[in-house]
Formats: sequence, structure tokens, C-alpha cells
Amino acid sequence: MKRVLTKFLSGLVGEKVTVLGWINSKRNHGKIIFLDIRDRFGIVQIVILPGNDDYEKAEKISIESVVSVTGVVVKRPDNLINPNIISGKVEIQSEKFEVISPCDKLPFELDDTSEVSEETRLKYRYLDLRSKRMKKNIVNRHKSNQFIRNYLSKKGYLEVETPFLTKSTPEGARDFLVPSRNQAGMFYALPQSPQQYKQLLQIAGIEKYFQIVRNFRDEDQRGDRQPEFTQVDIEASFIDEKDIIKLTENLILELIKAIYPEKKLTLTPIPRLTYKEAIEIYQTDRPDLRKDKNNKNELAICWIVDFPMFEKKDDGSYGPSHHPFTALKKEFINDFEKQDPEKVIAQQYDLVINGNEIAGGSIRTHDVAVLKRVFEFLEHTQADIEEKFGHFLKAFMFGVPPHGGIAIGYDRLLMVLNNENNIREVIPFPKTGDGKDPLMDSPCRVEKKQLDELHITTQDRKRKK
RNA sequence: GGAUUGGUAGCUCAAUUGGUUAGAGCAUCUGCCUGUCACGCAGAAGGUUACGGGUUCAAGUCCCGUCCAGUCCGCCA
Repeated sequence: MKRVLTKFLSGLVGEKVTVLGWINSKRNHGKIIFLDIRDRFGIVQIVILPGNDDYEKAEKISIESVVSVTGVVVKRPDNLINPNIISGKVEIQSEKFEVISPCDKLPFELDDTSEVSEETRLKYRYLDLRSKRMKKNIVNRHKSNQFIRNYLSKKGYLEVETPFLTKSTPEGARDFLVPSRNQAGMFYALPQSPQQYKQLLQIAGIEKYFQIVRNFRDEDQRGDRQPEFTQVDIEASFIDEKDIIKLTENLILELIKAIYPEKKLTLTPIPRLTYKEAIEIYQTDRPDLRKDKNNKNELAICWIVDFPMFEKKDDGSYGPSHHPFTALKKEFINDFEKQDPEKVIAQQYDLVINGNEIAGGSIRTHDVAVLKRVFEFLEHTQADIEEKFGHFLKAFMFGVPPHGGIAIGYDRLLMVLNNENNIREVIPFPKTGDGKDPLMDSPCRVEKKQLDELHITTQDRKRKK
């Protein structure tokens, strides 16, 4: 018999159906057994009475086993309706009960996973994800993906995939490296962001690009940082700072309206603070502007604009505060080298929600002469520039549209919208703070044969004295 | 790399100033229970107190080291 999902059962009173799913709970009253069967959409109560051929099977069944139940859908009497479950107005009188796959003793209880240690949850993530809370986060993430793709597509943006096996970038975060088998001693790097590719796509004439894409950074973890994380990456040509800000703002506001309608905005229209103002007033470039921080449905969104272009490094020299491709504000282009480096302002903007940096982007320099001057100012030698950025600068010789973009830290956005304190809660299979995956037990050692093929010898970390 | 908090039953926690046989709830197992829906009741089982060393008549508790986990700083163009 064909399977019926729990969400359709209330409309099928009197019909014989089969439901498939997991045993959510079992209540044995001696002469009557209730089983709650759970599928992706909800729960239905099964009733089994003595005399039923499968009564003993039902007595013995363990919670979280996968079962099949065939029986007639009956209306519950008014006083026995359970409004808390999707099929609460009906129940199924079991005629045939089959165990498809039994469940062993559980390592933790699934009803409320918020108080189980994260290590245990991650080790058995496939059980953790059965919980209502995790399922909700996964469903919302899917809905958000669909919404964003649809929204940006309607605006004329093309989703373009960029490579994961790419080139190590000299600045920024530490790279994850992938050894090349064909080229001994050579390495690919996993992208810290598709920054260069998305700019090259503008030179390629794509004009409007987006991608929901994984990024990799080999830095130490935080509650809002993972070694691999997802960005909604956007780049467009012939636009200015205001256009990108408007697009991003509308995208996020529409997303919230569609999928998180319970959320309320504290500040409308969304305020724009300069970096200088934010630091002076709030001593941070990601202020939390909520009025009531205990209200889980309050969202205080703001933009921080006019970031400084350069920042002083430990050795006293200057580095780019974001990246060297960031465009200067027009008034600084002609003579930024002669000004106080800390007062040079870039066309750079960040979106902050409830004190979390959710998105950041900039207009990029499309004039190759200005780009070279920035590199020179950052004390790169000509040979250095050629080696590190030559491939990129070459492209700038062939007709570059003015362009800019933004990247939304998607996991952080979802963390805030799903009322979680940690991005690991909105990532199906996250790593621990140490960059490990307790479920797959990665990273792990590999066989010598594999290392030999990759021309690699390893050295165990020296013990501390 | 640094700081800090923690590691006690399958899970979540307790254990007074260092002092009797390390307790409780849930989960598990056994028995009872025909309307529960986180069912209920009675009972049982379950411990190398992360690991190693030290102080002490006596260590879950104090000290040292190691391992593991969380949070924060550094780091994150």
C-alpha cells in the first residue's frame, strides 16, 4: 500500500493507509499501546489493542526504530484531540505493524537536545538532526536558499560556480592546501572567497553574478566561525555603493518577511553609520542597536560605511584593512599616497544585525593604474606584484567595467534568524572548535602510499618540553 | 599561540571545610496498568569520579603534568 505522510492524515478519516517513519514515543498501558510515528512533517498516534497479531511486537519495539503501520484513520473524540501534533484530530487503528529497522539504545535523548553536550551531539549528528529544532533549522536553510536564488535570479543575477581547487592567496587568512599529484611539490589552495573569480566574471561581461558558495579559512574557531562556511556572494558591474546596499538590504528584508515573519525591525529605515561615527559612539564597528536584547524576535539592522582603506600592522607599515582591490572614495584617488594613511577612506560597507557582522563588501578599483599605485603603496615590489597578482592585473588590461559587490555570511545570518547562539546549529555537519569532525573522525592519518603519490613526507608535531 | 571555565552512571547534574557504602532526574531492563500523548506506579541494574603522578591517616574535592571540550584574546586581506 502506498505511503501517506502524517500531514495529510487528518483529511483521510475512514480510509486505510500506511505510514512509515520512526517511533517518536511509546506509551504502554498494559491493555492498550500508543505509538507516535514521526516522519519529516510531524507525528501521528497509532493505537494497538490486545488480540492484534502484532501486539507483542509493539510491546517490544524500541524508540527511534523505523516501522511501517497500516490501519484505518479514525477521528478522535473531541476530548482526546491533541492540538500539538499535525495529525492531532485523528489517529490510526493499527492492523499491520512491521519493524523495518530496530533502533539500539540511544546515546542521548532526542526530545530536547539543547542541553546535551555538543561533542556528543556531533558524534551522533544523524540522531541530533532528528530533533525538531535541528529539522527546523535545516528546513529554514533550504527555504532561504530557494528564496535567495529566486530573488536574485528575478533581478537578473546569474548563479555561476567557481573552482574549489584554486591558487593560494598571499594575503588574508591561512589557506587550506591541496597537494598536486601531477606536479610534485605544487599545491592548490581552497578558496577563502571567490573574490578574484567574481571580479574576473565582471571583466568577462557577466554583469550580475551570485553564488551560494563554500569558503575555506584555516584560522582558529569561534562560535560564529568555521573552517568551512557559506557565503551568499554577489558582484555586479556598472553599479555604485548605494546600489549594492539597496540590493542587499531588500534581499534580506524580503527574506525575513517571507520566511521569518515573526521578526520585528527596531530601526526603519535601516540606519547608515560611518565607521568613524560607530567607533566614536559605540566603540565598535558592529554595534548591537537592539532596544530589548531579551526579545528574541527583535532585529536591529544597520550599515557601517566609509571604512578606512589602510590599517597599521604590527611592524608599523600599512596593510589593506579589507583587501587591496577595494576602491578608494573618489576624493582620495588622486593623492592618497600623500595623505595620512589612516584617514584614507574606502568605498567599503558592512551590514550588522544585532551586533553580528553579517555582510561586507566594496566597490572595486577597475583602473589598473590606481590598483598598481595601491600595491606600490603597500610596499610590494614590481616582481612581487607580478608573481602574486600578475594573472589578475593582466585581465585589467582588457576592458574592465566599474564593479563592486558584497558577501553575506550566510551561516551567521541564519544563526541570528533562527535564534541560535552558534553557527554550528545551522550547519548540518559542522566541525568542533578544533576543526575536527567527531562523526567522520576527520582529519585523520592517511596511508603511506597516498602520501608517496603526493610527494609528501610528514613530520609529527614535536612534543612540548 | 595565550587566557579562562569545565570533564562524576548512557544523558543532564549534585556531593558542606578533604571524612560513612559517590546521589538524583531522565534513558535502559523487569513487573503492574484500556485513552495516554514528555502516560503513570513499583523495583532492578548501571561508576577505573577523563588519564598519570603527588600531598594526606583519609582525595570526586588540594597540588603538578597530559588529554578532551566550551568561551574569549591573538588570528580571521
